[in-house]
Amino acid sequence: MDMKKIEKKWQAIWEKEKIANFNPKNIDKKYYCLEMFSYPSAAKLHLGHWYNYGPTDSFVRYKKMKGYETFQPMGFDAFGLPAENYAIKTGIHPKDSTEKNIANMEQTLREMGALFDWNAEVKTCNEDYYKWTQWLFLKLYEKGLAYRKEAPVNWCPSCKTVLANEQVVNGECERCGATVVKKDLTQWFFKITDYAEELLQGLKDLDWPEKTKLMQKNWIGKSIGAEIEFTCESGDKFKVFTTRADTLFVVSFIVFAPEHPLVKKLTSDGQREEVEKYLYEASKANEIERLSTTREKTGVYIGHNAINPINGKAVPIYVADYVLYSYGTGAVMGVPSGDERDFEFATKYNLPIVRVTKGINCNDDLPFHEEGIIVNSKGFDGMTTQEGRKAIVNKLIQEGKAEYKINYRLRDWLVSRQRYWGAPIPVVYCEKCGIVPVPYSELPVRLPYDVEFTPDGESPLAKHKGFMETKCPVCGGPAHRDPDTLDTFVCSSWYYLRYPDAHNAKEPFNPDIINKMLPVDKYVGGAEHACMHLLYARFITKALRDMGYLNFDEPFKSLVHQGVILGPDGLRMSKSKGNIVAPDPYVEEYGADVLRLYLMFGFSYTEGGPWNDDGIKAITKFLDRIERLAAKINSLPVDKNADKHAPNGKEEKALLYAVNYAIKCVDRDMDSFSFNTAVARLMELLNAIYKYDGAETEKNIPLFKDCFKKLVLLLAPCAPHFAEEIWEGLGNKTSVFYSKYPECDESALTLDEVEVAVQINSKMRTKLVVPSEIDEQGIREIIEKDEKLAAEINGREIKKLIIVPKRLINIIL
RNA sequence: GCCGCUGUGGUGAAACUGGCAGACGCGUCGGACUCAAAAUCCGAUGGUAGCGAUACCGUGUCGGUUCGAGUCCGACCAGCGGCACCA
Repeated sequence: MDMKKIEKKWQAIWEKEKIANFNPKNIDKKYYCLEMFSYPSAAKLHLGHWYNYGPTDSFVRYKKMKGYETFQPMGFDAFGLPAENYAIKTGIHPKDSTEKNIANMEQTLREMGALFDWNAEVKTCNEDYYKWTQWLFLKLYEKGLAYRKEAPVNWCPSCKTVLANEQVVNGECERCGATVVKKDLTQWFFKITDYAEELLQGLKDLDWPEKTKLMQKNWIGKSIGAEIEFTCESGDKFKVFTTRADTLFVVSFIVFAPEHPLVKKLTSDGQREEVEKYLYEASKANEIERLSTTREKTGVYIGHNAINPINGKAVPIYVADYVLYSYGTGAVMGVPSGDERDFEFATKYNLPIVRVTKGINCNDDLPFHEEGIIVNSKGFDGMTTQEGRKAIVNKLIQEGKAEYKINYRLRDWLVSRQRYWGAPIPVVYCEKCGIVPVPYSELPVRLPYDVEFTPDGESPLAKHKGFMETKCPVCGGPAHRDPDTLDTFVCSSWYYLRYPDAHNAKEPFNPDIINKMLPVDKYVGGAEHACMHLLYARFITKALRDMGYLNFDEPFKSLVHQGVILGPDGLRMSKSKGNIVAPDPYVEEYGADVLRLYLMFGFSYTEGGPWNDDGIKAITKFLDRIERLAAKINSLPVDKNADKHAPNGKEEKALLYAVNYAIKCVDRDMDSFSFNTAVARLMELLNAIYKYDGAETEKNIPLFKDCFKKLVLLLAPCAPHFAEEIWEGLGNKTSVFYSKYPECDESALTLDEVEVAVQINSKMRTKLVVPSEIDEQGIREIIEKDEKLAAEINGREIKKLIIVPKRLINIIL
């Protein structure tokens, strides 16, 4: 079959019939299947795109044949750093390169033959989209979920520019090699932490991979503990956060993070010089050093002590950079016997290490951080650590020195990017009025086209006067805009809401439509988004719900991660490794259907694996066999006595069994993304039909034809162009995708006889064919009659007979 | 370091709630068709021993639970992914 020709033919027909377009009339039968949209790159579609979109499209087509009104949109995550870097390198404007890339990708995506509803296409860099991204920002600001604060950025002192994390290589600027430093800038944040608890609780009900849920759970990082107030000798008070209040008695020191405000205040004159020096060194330490756990812990005594509220003991206060100011209270109580880090620190600085927990039937060498029995804690000894924790905190609460507290590892989402190619932040800064949101009626704040990309230290927007200089919407006085743009994750945090109402010019989406179309029924994309995109999208959904725009809590009900197709060497494909495999030559040689089918058959979808094209010819062979069978079937005479042929005879029953077994399995496997086994079952069915064809008995032509027809229907989602062509050849006038998916006739699957395995003392001995509905007595009779078994049993008594119906008999002697 | 996932023939991979390990393919070997090749079709194919029926071994390693373990439990090894001092 000329694959190229039929691909063009059927793609044209599908387009003409608008088969991919969602019909709102059938919204009550909607099935919203979403694939993560693409980043418009200059390269052609790579195998990863095919692997993500091909099998998922087959899933959608399957759902369509099952009677759903499917919605499978596609779009582009079009803002972002690569286009801007490309502009700096080549002088080609990001808008131009991006639009060109998008046009290119649209073309190749169409050639895949997927049922994308292009009507609903979304491009995040278009005004009619980012206008609503800005709307979203303003809504979050109104709701108190967007705020400004100082935060460090990576700064290259030589290029005088802010660097993204991925542009920092080993602490050096990717471009010029200068040492990157941290610099504080006032930036915008979204208050995702307000939703930490709900984001955590909501995971329970999601049909997501457990692994992904666990990653989000760890990312959110809930810890339940208490804040305990210490008083300094000076009378100043501070709090520490701890999950182990049961270890309070043996605190042997306190550590402040370098940024802790009391450090400067409490440092004694004698220690001042040393502390100042330490603080300077700590501020210089770059990210890599600070993050290294193997790095030796350092710290300095500040020359001041704190009083332990539970026993009045004075303990020294240190400043050390292993304590993070951004988590908890920025101050930590040091319990060397119960915490590895504290142990290391105490050992180094000769601080007391006193046991506080005795292990229960286990090795409790220090440091010992597990639960156990409390010791060395007057009044609490003998309690379990869990009991002691409560008792100690409760006592301190009565004295007003503690409170229960929950902390989350999750940080607020920094959305400012010191970049050009993104959605401008819709806020102006007025000397008189301060921060003023741009009125909704003035959206979008347009991204100007005429900018320069020379890397001279300022972002292109900052030096664009026409953009920066504006009037205050409140007082009319002079004001300037924010030179930063929004993180592209903001754009992708709500695109699934735009698709179903993509042309709405009045609002980002119509809540009535969205509440019916969402949540997304199946979301398919890479596992690398587990903690960023997928968490941000959940947060935005919940925030919009609380503003009354949505009536559902979670955007993606069910999630699947496709695996990664690696290079033939088993490593991730990359230009630098030179192991990239392009799909185009395969499409050229074998056709889109064959490549799709091969990707479905050769890999476990969620696993992926190294690319290897050894089996791709087998797929062509499989389709050729079907084609030959179709030709044969079309040449068979029409049987006028069709009704008279009731299926009987061994061969016919076997064929009927094969067909219905295939229907049952393929249906189940397609639904659960087990594409490799679905295709295997199709191959089995084809083999069974060939076997029937080759049998010497007289053919039941209507049955033969009917089985073949069912095979084509089952195949259609996986090899859509090919199946259409065969379907048409069988005399059908409408697209195969308007046909109903075949249904399994369970009665054809019940066999009169089954083969069961027979074990003696759990060892495989033989196989027997027995009636499928046989009882224990019947089995005993068969065993007695069987010569081989009788010889094995040799007159011994059967102590126990284990029967697994239709599978196995185990004779215990 | 912590958390998680994975480990099955020469090879890609199957195995639903513990029940005939290796479905379906690739490759290899043998055969048919052919002057020959390609294509196609048929058969064999986990390992070891044996002419053979058959026997023993076999799902990373070691142990456990069970009539029965690829599947459950414990310890370890290897590969991959996530987190990175979160008190």
